[in-house]
Amino acid sequence: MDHRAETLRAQGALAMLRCAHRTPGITRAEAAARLGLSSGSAAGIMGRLRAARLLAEAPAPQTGGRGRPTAVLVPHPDGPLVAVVDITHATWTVTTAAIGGALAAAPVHRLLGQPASAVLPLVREALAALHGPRLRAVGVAIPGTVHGRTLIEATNLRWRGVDLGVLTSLPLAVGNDASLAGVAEALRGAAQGVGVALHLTVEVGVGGVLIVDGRPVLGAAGAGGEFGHLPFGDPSRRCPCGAGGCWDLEVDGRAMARHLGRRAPADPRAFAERTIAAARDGDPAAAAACRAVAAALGRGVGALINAVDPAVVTLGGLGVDLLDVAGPALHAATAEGVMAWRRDALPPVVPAALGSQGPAIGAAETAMALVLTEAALTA
Amino acid sequence: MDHRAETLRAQGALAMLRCAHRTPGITRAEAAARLGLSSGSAAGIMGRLRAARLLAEAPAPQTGGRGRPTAVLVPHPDGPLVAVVDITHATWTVTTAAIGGALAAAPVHRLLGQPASAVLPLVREALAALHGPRLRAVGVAIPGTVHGRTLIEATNLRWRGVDLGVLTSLPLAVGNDASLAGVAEALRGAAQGVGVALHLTVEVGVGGVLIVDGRPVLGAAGAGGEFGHLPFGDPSRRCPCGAGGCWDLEVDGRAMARHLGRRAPADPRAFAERTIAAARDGDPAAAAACRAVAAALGRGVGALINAVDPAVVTLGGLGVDLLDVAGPALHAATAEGVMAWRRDALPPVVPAALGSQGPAIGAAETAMALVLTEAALTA
DNA sequence: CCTTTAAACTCGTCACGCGAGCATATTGTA
DNA sequence: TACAATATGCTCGCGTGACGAGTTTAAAGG
Repeated sequence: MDHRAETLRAQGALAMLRCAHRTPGITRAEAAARLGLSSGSAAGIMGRLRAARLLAEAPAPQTGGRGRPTAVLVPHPDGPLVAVVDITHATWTVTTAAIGGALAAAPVHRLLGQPASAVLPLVREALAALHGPRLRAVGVAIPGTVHGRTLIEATNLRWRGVDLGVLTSLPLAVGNDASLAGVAEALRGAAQGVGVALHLTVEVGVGGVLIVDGRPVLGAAGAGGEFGHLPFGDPSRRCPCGAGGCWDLEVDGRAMARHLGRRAPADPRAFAERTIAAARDGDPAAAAACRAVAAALGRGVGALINAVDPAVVTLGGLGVDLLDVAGPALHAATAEGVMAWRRDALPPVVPAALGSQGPAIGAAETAMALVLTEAALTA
Repeated sequence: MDHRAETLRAQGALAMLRCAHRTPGITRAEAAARLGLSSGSAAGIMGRLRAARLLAEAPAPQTGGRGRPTAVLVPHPDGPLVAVVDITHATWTVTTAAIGGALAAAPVHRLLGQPASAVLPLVREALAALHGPRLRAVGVAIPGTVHGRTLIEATNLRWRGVDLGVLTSLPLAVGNDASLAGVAEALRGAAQGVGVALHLTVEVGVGGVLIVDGRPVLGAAGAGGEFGHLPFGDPSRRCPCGAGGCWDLEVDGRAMARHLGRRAPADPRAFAERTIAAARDGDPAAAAACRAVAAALGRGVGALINAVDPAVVTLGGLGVDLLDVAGPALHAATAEGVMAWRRDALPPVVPAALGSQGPAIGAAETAMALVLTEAALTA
């Protein structure tokens, strides 16, 4: 509710900055046209952004056409950076991203069942090594339920109730990996430019996020997107989350094992990969298990289409493989799960484009959103 | 993506206008303080808004304190209006709302099983009678699935595939009654000032909406919020929507009749009212049916809390009565349906505050949102 | 009747975007 | 090689809207 002149005055520069971030490699002339700015205004804004060490310009690749060449907008060499912490079930990585979203290369560290108390000090140290005037915010992606800055529970990591606020004193955004992958798909992946997109990542269980106009809908404390704990499954089956009938239990390696008459696997993710590989190699039982799981996934996708009316659905993680080996079963179940009137105009259900980079890219975007505000310009 | 001076220049006035709309009866001094405006700026803005015939000022009730009295912001007598069409299963009403959200009184017309082809010309006529320079937009609330401006299906009305765009040539917003009631609760009712609120209305089936920062999350074409068609129920039970296992079938008069061993009622809404009345009068079978339905409602509420993480849940329609006659069963089922870590900090589940006015108020707000843009100021 | 208080009004200043006109860099053609 | 065509950047005067300081106004209190 702040409408003072200070805030309003920065709007033009902020819009240019966000445009350069969202569309890396855009030229100044193109950006000005998109924002409806005159060339004079664009000159003024770029002058201020360069003076503020936020953006710079580089010679554009020749277009071959006539006319004075324009310049591409690039992040300023002294411009703001965000740090990205990407924690998976087996690894952790700390890297940085600049305006434009490009992630710097960084070493991948093994994690292997270590407790949070062993890993977080190392992460904190890696973040401290990046500290400096350019670093403005930190984004963390983690495979578990997140509430504010707290990791409620990460089953794969066997971490519980971990406060991630201790990692840094900078502005911090913590997010569930599946949700952040959805943010990434909407901004840089398969759902770019779509007004309302639903993303689902299947790993062990299923999570995701609804994206509206590029912003994630994650609820009061960022704990939304736990679609795997909607009771789309058998109500008599208890879920480790404490509820019953969770969709989670129907769509991953645990479900595949049940369909194959096997014991619950210790590593459901690895079991699912093996089953999918077997299905690809022609094993009929594995293929049937994949179809059954794909159908359970598709059924839930249909239900969520009813509830949130997305223009596109992106599937990540095992969802990519399930689309590949059991696409027809998945799509058929989706069609059966939606209200009848939708069946002749279903939103496309497509594989995610960013693969395992999704969570890190989403964390970078979320952290950068904290930076690209008028406060960042004044500072 | 438009950041031209024209657009930016109106921002201060627009903020003041929206503030006056959102908070009827607010004083100029209070509004200026909220927006962070100096008294000089407020004077300038109010001068322009008065000249544009958008807002006026009226003497404020005396505060008893010292100092020069301020004025309350009121809608200009020649200011913009929106028309509201409220269609229920049994009635239709056409009225108007001004800035501030107050609905004018209007006659209620019976509907009684008439087809859309009989009713819509009357509605169109009633809207035409309101036409004039003050009328800027129309909002329609209707009990059925809405996709863009088309009513896909309204089971109660027995209307299908009706294009409501024919009602007017003005800007038009069509919405599902349950979703619009949620909009109303968030802006004027039990969820005011809450960042993320979930509203559910139970009538025949259950619908609703998620509200984030005062804006409804309704998907790509406004067809979201059909939470009743999430498969939280018995998968073997077919739903008229074409899918199976819909939650709709577990939470209304149809479900109560099943629990009582009765045939499916012709009017599930009336049957539910009778059953609830009987439960209030001490009928143990009716009370048990109410508890069973309340539990099915509560279970789904818990599931949706997992998925969208609302700060508050408002229940409208029969939900108000179920909270009254079977609140403990409902709350217990909610607690059982959420992930265990949530159980000691569940969001409040409260009755809606606006009753049967909800859809109309929501339609007025949605239509007014079309008007309170910079385009409306320049015109 | 004067003081205190809170808010409205007045006016000079400043920042930003606009638009017009000019300058510049590239391609295409004579 | 020179010049036209084209697209873009740069400069400058103008208008708008918010700010802030100072002044005025309308109430309550003594």
